[in-house]
Amino acid sequence: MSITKPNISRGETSGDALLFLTDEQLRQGIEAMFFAYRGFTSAPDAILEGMDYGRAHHRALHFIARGPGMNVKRLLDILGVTKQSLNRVLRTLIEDGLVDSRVGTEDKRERHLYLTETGAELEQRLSDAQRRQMRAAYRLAGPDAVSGFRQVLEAMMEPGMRHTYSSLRDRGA
Amino acid sequence: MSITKPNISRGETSGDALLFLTDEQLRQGIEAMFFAYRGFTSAPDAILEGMDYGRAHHRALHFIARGPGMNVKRLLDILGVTKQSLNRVLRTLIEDGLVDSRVGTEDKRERHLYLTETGAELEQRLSDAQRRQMRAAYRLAGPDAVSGFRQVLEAMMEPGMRHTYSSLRDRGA
DNA sequence: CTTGGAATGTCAACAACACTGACTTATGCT
DNA sequence: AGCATAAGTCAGTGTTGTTGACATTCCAAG
Repeated sequence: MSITKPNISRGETSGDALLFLTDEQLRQGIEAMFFAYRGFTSAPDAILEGMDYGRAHHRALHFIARGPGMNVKRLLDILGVTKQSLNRVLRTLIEDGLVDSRVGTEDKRERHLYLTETGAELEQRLSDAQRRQMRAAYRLAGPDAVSGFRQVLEAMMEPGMRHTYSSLRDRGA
Repeated sequence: MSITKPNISRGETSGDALLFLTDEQLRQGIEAMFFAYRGFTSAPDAILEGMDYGRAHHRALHFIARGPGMNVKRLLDILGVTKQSLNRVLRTLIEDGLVDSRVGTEDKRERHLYLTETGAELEQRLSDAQRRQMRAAYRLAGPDAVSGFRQVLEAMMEPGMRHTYSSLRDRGA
């Protein structure tokens, strides 16, 4: 009841601009998301292969680089995992000297996270690889496509995460 | 050297169409992809929670529904996992009567996969939930954004997967 | 008709990454 | 003093992925 009907694809229906939302179109979007996410992670994954680190370490490094001095709670909220899960990752990064954990100045219960020089170096390598891939995709698709891409992704986030995402964006630029 | 400065190759490559590819812009795209993927999987994940199935089962059901009669090799290529990993998932689905595995008619080594009625039912539930979410995102972003979204995702896939993706698309519509 | 290789399936071991639950330590706030 | 918050830890478990080794079945080429 969903796959076999091509229905409308681009019929100029300025009145109802949502006519293109057939099950088939949506399904293609879903599959595109699935395949694209694999391409998205492949470059950093390849770098991490052989090291003792995985995707979780990459994510931690990324967001610590993004918000230096961020405390653990904040990182937990961003990553959306349990503290036990994050702690395993964070501990190895700290032990290996990639991340520095400093006691908070105002609130001493907090630990503030920073990349060490070595940590920043690895993060840079991973980031470069992933950006290279993203850049290639952007170039292929063109500038107009990119803005649409970003809009849909943002709409796809869970509401809470949308705020988190924006807060990172505002700080970074 | 990377994050803070908009150090873009400005002017060299094809005109000024690429002016937006700053490290910061790329980084935002990366983060958007990360947060959006979580939203993307949340609806089906919620349904599967409590059942004995996970995301891997969902993916298998999805692509079997997409190409009924598909053999195991084809499904392996699509999913990009090892046969051992897929087999564990597939076995439980077959044992539980969600998937039917029939010996090939032409090549009897092959197994052709079909959803049973029960399997189709669960797949439908998962699909509906995910499509609902996709539809909501599409609506929020608008039709123009959607086409860009799809273009970038396609450009982001690894070349081999791009073909796989297209072949599914051609068959489905 | 034998044999090589492809497709499939299975067993075992292991690793990454997530989860829950229970608990401790230190600190902050009222 | 008492409760809440931030962080860390220990133990157990589940899902999903990986290798490696091996058996079976069957097509196709010599």
